[in-house]
Amino acid sequence: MNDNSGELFSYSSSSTSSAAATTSSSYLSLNMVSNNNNHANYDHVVMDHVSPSNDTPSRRGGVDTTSEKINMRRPEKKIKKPKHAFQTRSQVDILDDGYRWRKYGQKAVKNNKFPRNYYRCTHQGCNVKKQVQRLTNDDGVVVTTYEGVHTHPIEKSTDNFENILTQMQIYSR
DNA sequence: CGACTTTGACCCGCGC
DNA sequence: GCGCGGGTCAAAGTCG
Repeated sequence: MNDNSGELFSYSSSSTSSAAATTSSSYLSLNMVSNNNNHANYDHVVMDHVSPSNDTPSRRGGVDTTSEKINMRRPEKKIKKPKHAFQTRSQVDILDDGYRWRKYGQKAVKNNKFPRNYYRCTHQGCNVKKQVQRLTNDDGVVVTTYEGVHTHPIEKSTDNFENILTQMQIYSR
């Protein structure tokens, strides 16, 4: 199974790999097509596999107000989940990738004027997380970081981002 | 009524 | 050892 420890997939910006090139191309096309209602002005997409240092400290920032102890913050081993950052040029922060996300937090980043939004997949058993952040330099660029892999079919019939994600998963195997 | 967003508080890791 | 920054949770509120 996902035995990809570290890099999930290598994305060559040199466009040497036909697979990578195809993927990015499809992504652009799909986005434009699927977002025909909202501005959808995606201009550029940059895929970047984020550092192997993804660790998931497993520290539940749980607000155990009343609990005096409860130090059982997931003694499990560091489950290194694959983290992928997508840089998309769009006017909207929320990209419709077909999955249903629930916002669970918002934090202001020091180096950015715009706050960072944290989303989590609402599907049961699917702990895929994603964080969206807008660049302070270019307010038209949105960086979406995905953490984890969806293990369930998509809800919406949109074949946009989901396609790419699926392909990525396939390539990573 | 259900699902989702908002917002403040809490916790942890790391740097100094 | 302390402080900062980042990440998460939970209660209340909002919307369809």
